Amino acid sequence: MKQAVNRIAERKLRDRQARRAQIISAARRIAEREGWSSVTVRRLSDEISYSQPVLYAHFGSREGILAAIAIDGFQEIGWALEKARKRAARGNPVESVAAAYLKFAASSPALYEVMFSLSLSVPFGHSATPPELRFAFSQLLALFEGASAKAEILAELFWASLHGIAELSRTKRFPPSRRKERVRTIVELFTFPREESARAIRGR
Amino acid sequence: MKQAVNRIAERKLRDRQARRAQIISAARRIAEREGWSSVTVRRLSDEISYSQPVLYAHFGSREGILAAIAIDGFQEIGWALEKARKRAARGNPVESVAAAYLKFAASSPALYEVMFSLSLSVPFGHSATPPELRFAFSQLLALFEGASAKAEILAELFWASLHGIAELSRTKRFPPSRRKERVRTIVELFTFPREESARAIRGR
DNA sequence: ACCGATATTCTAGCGGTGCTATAATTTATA
DNA sequence: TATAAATTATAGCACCGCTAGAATATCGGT
Repeated sequence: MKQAVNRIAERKLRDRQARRAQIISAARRIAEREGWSSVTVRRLSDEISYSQPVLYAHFGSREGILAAIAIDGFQEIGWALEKARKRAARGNPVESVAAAYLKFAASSPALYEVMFSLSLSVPFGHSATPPELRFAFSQLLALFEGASAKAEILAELFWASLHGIAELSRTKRFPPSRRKERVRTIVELFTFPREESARAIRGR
Repeated sequence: MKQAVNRIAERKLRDRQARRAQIISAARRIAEREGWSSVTVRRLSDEISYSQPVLYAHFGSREGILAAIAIDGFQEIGWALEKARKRAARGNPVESVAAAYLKFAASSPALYEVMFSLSLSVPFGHSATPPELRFAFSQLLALFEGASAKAEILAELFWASLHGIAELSRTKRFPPSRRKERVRTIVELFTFPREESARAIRGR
């Protein structure tokens, strides 16, 4: 009997997770094609052929769905950055990571949008910060660790720069024409002027 | 008769503009206090004691109201940056402008949010780009003109960096603790490594 | 094989949203 | 002051996020 109970419980869990994945998948698909305003609870319940309350059993609210997708997004960009950083260990990791970051943002604009549209309930440094977010940031931090005393600041600023480029490109403030030159220049800025050398030049 | 007609038309125009200003003012006030989701057409029509269709006569849609406010925002940040740049003509204009930009974003978070939440219907460079947006960007461009061959790229990247810092701060991704050091470091990055010197260091 | 209990799912509806066709009213003109 | 024109309000549509309570399906024990 215990065996049967376990197997049933496991199946239920699998079903639950499968349905959860279906919801998230449908939401992402609709968002990339028609924008987040088209991602309504009714529409999602239609897509998965369940009634609305089922969605609320899974996520609690529409915002809960977006939050879950945002977390997935940070997981995925973290993996992409890690891959880029490790692959370019001999070349210029800063360049490789910058390209990977902007490629991620450009190829999944709706996903990228939702990752930053919800303001965190709690500051980033806080213990409640999702590990996926920490992991992604740690890939940026790794680029500067050891090379400078202010690795954390540099990582933050590199993130800010990439995020700014991504966001201003997504909302059409930046013309696509200068894309490559933008990446090249931001990489230059963050590659060489490490603390010591930069100060030395300035004669401080 | 003609005189009377003109005076009446003028009064009507004044009334129209005054009401328009009322709507925008109410929307900004509500947004800063309670967020943009609380800015509903019904709520605004209550605030100005007119029925809903009056708002549609003015702006066409809710999004039209937000767009008008965004334009105002770009006008205002343009003025703030111009002031900062001119005031610091002898000091470091880059530093002064960076501080002014971030101060603007931090002190009117809802206004700043709406300025970038609507994606432009048309690329930035386009002739249909609102002059207020051009004016604001021209203040950033002025910081690098003459100093480098790629002034436009540098201005774009400086804008991206400041926007990234503003946005990641607003959504609590950046702890406020390192605020000053962030500004100092980004200013360093964009102040000294002008093209020639930077390349020289690298021995190209 | 059936019953009672538990878990799951659906129906139906609430209060709210952006938006608008049409009616009512005010305003200006002759 | 009567008529034409501009302005404003009423009332309603289709949709939204969300949920209480009814209906259904699933489970465990006999």
